[in-house]
Amino acid sequence: MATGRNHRPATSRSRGIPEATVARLPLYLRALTALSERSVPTVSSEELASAAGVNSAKLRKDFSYLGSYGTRGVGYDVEYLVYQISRELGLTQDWPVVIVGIGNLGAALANYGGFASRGFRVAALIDADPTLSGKPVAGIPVQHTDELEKIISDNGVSIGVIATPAGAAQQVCDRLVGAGVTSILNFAPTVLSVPEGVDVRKVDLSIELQILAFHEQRKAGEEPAGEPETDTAPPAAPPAVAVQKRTGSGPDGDVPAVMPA
Amino acid sequence: MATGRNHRPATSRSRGIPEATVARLPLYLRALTALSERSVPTVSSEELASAAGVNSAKLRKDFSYLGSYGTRGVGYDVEYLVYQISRELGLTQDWPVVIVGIGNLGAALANYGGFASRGFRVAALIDADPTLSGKPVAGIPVQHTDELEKIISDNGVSIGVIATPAGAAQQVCDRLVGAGVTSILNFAPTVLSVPEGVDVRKVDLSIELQILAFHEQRKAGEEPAGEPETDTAPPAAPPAVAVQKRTGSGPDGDVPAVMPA
DNA sequence: CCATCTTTGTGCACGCGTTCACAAAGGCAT
DNA sequence: ATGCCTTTGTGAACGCGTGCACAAAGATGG
Repeated sequence: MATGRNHRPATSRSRGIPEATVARLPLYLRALTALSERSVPTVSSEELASAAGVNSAKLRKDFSYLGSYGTRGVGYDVEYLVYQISRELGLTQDWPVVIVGIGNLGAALANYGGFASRGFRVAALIDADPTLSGKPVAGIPVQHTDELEKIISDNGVSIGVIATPAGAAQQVCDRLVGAGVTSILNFAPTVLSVPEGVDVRKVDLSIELQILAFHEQRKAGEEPAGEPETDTAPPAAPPAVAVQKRTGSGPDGDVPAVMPA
Repeated sequence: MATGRNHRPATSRSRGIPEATVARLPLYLRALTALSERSVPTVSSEELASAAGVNSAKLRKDFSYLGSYGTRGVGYDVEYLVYQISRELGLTQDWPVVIVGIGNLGAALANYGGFASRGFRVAALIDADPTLSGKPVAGIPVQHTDELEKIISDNGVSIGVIATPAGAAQQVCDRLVGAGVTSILNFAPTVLSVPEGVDVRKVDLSIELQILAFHEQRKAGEEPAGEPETDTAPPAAPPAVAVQKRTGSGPDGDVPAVMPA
């Protein structure tokens, strides 16, 4: 964009950190924090990469985007790197977040320790159920949705977490954005549409499971035969323009009716 | 590996579906299911792409890996596509899963509707806390970790969900794998090491938040000044080879204050 | 039966991310 | 001080994923 396609901005760092690198920085930070707690002074790219579960070359390239920290022949200073990455990620400042939708998941999130630590602070819990209002969850009283805009505004919240049912997610999202939130972490199984400039990250348990199921199925299909087996007896009928909508579920051993209701 | 690098296996489909495509199939499936419930017979790539929040060309290319479903000039048959994608993802069969670690998060997962529907069935809840044993969560009695291997074996479980504290995750993982689980969905903030052939997918709230914080910081840094501001007063000192190891470990919880100075 | 119009399926090019492999840089021993 | 040894930082090649743009396919109306 602004930087064009510069591989490396000459002297200074920062401007163009690739997304993939940003996504790994928290991993490095976690590994480094663990080392820091054990008072390990320095670490090599090989060791750290191993701890973070990545390739060492990748790690070095990632760090090269931040700048030339690290000493050749020695490695990286743990404490210094912790600070630099924290700073780059914006964790040296306090980020108030709100959680909307205090059901099972929302409550679990509120109780999750990972939120409170590392620069994030649960500023408020919000739910549409009036019977929840005032009740404390994880030591924080739940507030009603009516207060949403005021809460966002008063606390200067820019990050919102949506843990509502799918049906309410877009509406909540719109209100959050309208109130000034520019980053959203969405746990509801819905595609959120937001104006430009607003970041949305999605956490979807169902999708993750389905991806696992795909690989699981592929493994199961290859293991027994040990043969490529180009086609596993295609049971399905061709598209056929005029097919009856509800495929009777006859020819297929199992119930295809994937949808519950 | 086994498949080499075939772009598309000539006539037949299936073998080489790109990971990125697999990751989107659940999205399409969800959108299609919604259409199906509204009894919409056919849908164009444009409409469906919009509903799934992706580019229409990408969607068409994704579907082309599955085969040539769809009718030119018309679009895709919703019901048929639902079935095909479900089949490709392995959702036409029943996948028993176990959830290990029934804390706040584990309980939320057990209650999560998305699990029960769409081919997944919570076969068991497992926790190390003996006081939980027998207590029902989401209608399913919690069983003790001692039973883990037997549960996996008896139910033919191949997918495990880890919702334990970080410290226990690797150990639980090893036991799951040892008992025959080959796909793991990990909610614990740890890098799991598993033998080859075992798939691990990670869901990490803390990482997602940190990524959002990064972008949020970048947005905040560009908006007010409107100037790149090449360096925000670098408070840091160079790595400095010979620093004292333990920098006053006092402020551990809050300010990193890791400046060797 | 033919013309037209819609929508799919995909060849192609581009850019990002990953990995290899190595030169440069610095500590350390002698 | 000098040479060796370790480890970083990165140039370059490769492969994957994305998006454009268009030809092929088929439905639809006359």
